[in-house]
Amino acid sequence: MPELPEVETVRRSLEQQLPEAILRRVQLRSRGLRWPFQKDLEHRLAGAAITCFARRGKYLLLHGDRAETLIVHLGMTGTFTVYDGAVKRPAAHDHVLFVLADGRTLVYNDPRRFGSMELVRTDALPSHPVIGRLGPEPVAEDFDAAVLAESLRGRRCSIKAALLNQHLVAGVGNIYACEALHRARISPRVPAGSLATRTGRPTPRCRRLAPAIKSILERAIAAGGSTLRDFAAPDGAAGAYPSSFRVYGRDGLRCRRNGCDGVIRVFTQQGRSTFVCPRCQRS
DNA sequence: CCGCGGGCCTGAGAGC
DNA sequence: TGCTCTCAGGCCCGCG
Repeated sequence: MPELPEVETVRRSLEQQLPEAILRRVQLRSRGLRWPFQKDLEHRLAGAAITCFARRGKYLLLHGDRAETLIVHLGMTGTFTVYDGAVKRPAAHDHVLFVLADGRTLVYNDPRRFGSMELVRTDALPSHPVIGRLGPEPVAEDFDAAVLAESLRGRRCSIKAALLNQHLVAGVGNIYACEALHRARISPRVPAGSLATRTGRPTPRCRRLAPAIKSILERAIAAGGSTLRDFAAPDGAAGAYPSSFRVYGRDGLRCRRNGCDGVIRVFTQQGRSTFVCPRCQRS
């Protein structure tokens, strides 16, 4: 479910709803998510205050006092929900209950358990094996064609696969990779390295793609993300961005680009569905 | 190191 | 109604 815009939507909602969250206690209700929970997680979080809700790529970073940070990944089906008062009867797949000092409860639910939670020392984040190796942040001020070109240089995989590689660009998933490539009029099949640089300058396609990625992600954030089935913000709001999809999930429908009468097609790359307009994404 | 395919889980929806 | 099959926004791991 959650790509960068959905994670950012969750981050903003948590920041707004829990500006001064103090964790009275934390209750784990299963053995773990993608991996078993750290043995001392409940103990280390009890009594901690969350001082800042941050994000890196698709990862939420809950910075606490005590110089520790909870790294959270929502996997495919992870959601946070803020409940008023105590949760007496947790629902199916409610794996973590954060009981807050003000009496409310923040609940992490994840049916497929592809998500993850790890508590680390905050000063160790830059050298974390996953966080430390993430590619550039595509919605950052300084993300541009030159930065993207550097990520793509020498890559022999397709541009679609490159966009899904979190080491090259952090936060883009299957939906927004398809949408960004369509916006930039680039075929998902072209070799990533061929977009990088020519005579020392980012190629025209690269100069279209970098702003296209940023634009798509920013528009999706503004819409509260994309709810396909089960995504919702912690306040329960669904994401409205699917009404803006130009290719994703539109197999057999008309291309939505002005003046293009192509028909959207779907095919498989690296085991993932790629949606493309063969007419306006030719090279 | 790189690229690819399988695997991890559960639930929804389609087809019979 | 109920069964089986396929597929889904994610990432990790092992293989060549």
